[in-house]
Amino acid sequence: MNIYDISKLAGVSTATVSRVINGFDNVKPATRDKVLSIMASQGYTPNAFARGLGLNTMNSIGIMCADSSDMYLAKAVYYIERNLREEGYHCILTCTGYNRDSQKEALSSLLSQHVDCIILVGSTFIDKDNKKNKYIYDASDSIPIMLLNASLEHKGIYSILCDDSAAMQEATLNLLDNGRKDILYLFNSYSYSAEKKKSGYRSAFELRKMNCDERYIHYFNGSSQDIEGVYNFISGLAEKGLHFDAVLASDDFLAVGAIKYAIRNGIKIPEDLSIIGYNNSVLTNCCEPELSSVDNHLEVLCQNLVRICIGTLSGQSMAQQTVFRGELVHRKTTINKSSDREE
Amino acid sequence: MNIYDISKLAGVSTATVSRVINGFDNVKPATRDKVLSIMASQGYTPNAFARGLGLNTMNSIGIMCADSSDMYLAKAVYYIERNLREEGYHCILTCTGYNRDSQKEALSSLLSQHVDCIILVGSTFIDKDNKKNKYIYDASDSIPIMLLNASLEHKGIYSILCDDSAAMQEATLNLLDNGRKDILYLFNSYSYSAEKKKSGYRSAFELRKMNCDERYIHYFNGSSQDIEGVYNFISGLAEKGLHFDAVLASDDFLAVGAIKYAIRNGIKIPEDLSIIGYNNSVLTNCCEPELSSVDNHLEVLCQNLVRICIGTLSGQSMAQQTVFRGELVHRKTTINKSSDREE
DNA sequence: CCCTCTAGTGTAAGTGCTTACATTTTCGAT
DNA sequence: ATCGAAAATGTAAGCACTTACACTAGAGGG
Repeated sequence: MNIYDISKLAGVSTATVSRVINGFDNVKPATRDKVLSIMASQGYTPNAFARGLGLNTMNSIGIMCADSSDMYLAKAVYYIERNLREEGYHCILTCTGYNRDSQKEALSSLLSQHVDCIILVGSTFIDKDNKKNKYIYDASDSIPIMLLNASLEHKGIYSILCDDSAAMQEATLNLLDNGRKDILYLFNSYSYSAEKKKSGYRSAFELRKMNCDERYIHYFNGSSQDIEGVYNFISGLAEKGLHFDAVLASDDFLAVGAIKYAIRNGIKIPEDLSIIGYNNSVLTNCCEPELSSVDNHLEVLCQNLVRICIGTLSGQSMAQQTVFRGELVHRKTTINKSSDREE
Repeated sequence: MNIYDISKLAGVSTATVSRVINGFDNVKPATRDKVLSIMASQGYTPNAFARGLGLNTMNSIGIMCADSSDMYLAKAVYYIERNLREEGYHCILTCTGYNRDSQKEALSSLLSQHVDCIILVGSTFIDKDNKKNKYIYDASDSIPIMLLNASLEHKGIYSILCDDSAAMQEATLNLLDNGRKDILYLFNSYSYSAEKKKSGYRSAFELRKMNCDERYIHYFNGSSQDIEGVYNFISGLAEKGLHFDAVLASDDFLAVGAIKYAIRNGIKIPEDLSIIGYNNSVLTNCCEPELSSVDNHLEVLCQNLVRICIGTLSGQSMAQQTVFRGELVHRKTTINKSSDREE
């Protein structure tokens, strides 16, 4: 059953059927109704491949996600997919891992599928060495590329991100202003946003005219989901004589490791150790005491990413970079004098 | 740049180029090399839509996931995508929520995309009332349907699942055999696997010739991720005078709520309260003490699902139902006398 | 040297849709 | 009734592949 069959049954030409299918308004209502009813009665659906061939698009969008099993990225994919589907697009998901070659491969695979746009989720795609990003620039010549929580200045590349630097600065300031001196900063990746977060931490000290001691900045070389590993790492630092009265982590998992450290060593939270995580994930409520964390409004980011994506595809000129503000959410692992005052 | 251009440059016909593209062996090696080198030098990729139209497939597979932001389901999607991509397929992801109508919609959308197969992730798709599953049966007439952690007997439908009933029975037996009498059973959905789990709980009592008191089986009407809600729910049960010395939960979130309940009320884990979760997710390591949980080997399930999927698509006859065994993983919220004995 | 067979290649007809352009119909204004 | 513009519809040429079938050349056997 194809458009030709329908056109014969309806006693019209294939062009008219096509017009009905595509909702053009230059069809007589009576004709439209007749065609529609015949399509319905025959259970006819236009062949997507043939449409694709004719229109050179199948309304599909590629999502390149580093690791969709990561809680945070999975949520991003979820929000993006939901918003895109409401706009009539469907998503081809590909998980690339953190390996550059497989990212390139995934990208060219998506390009060969003629997706209308590619969305990068998980910012490790971006390299400090700009030459290594060439394959992304190349892709952006043919279709728009959307970057979530990363930024790259180039025609055809759109960045939607949270100002991780400002958010981390806010978190650090909160700790400093509540009397914390020795804030252990933990991170476990060198992605675009990881660098921003770190710079936010540093700038908070600057703002308070304090010295940012680099000995408090530590890279955890492993998966942050390995809570026991994080615990051991923090214990190791303490055993080496590092004293800290706060832990600021670049994700919630690392922070949970810090909570574990405190609990097992009888350290009082938040009096003797304040802890702040990042992402404001479900984890914040899974631990006891509940974890304070920075929320970077992922859902809003994703909504706007899709908005900009759709706008671009429909030919509108869209902002190349859209930055939102994150916010520290207080729970039980921080003291919050400033907001107490406000109340 | 299309197949015609390539054929002219190579001085052969489009048929020969097509044969080279598709790796047919009835092409003279010299010809093949020439065509390949010209394709490479021109950076030519065959148009996927035209191929799709000709072959009636684009090697794409639809994943219908109830909620890919759910940790467990996200992992499933991740494993499935990874395995499928290795086989040369790409995945169209659609999240349907738990609403039947939007599931139907997603399904017909995928069918109209001419996916080769549809994989259902998140078993709430399946209804006890078989008539409501008709739309799935209908779809299975045209393409194979794969069910993860659910089961439906019908031609063209393949079920890959963990024997949740046996696994839950094992968990319950472990509690009973370690002297627990009053095992609170918590669940929060009525899906296929949820029912199986519950029956496993019940059957354990039967096996030990004990009475399974229905007052200990409780449905939490809310998202299990709402840990505070779960906490309140359990507190409420305790306040109403229900006494329990163990909690068995149908997912890890519910179990985390139980841990919270114990911690806040000074109840000793595991001496006074044993707790077992389900899914063996990262959460098990995020809480203190670490949560014992049932592992249903999601990765193995997904690998086999893809294996069966690919087999079916290549015309092989595959098992309609494949069942794996789950296993209780002991951590700090259970006493494990039996295994102590073994050591 | 001829015949047969086969490996290798070409021709051209699908595949099902879109759309520029051509044509017909409609309908209000004259 | 007549004309012209606008609305509605039809014709047919793409779009970029696949593949059944036809064909050729060369090998091998008699």
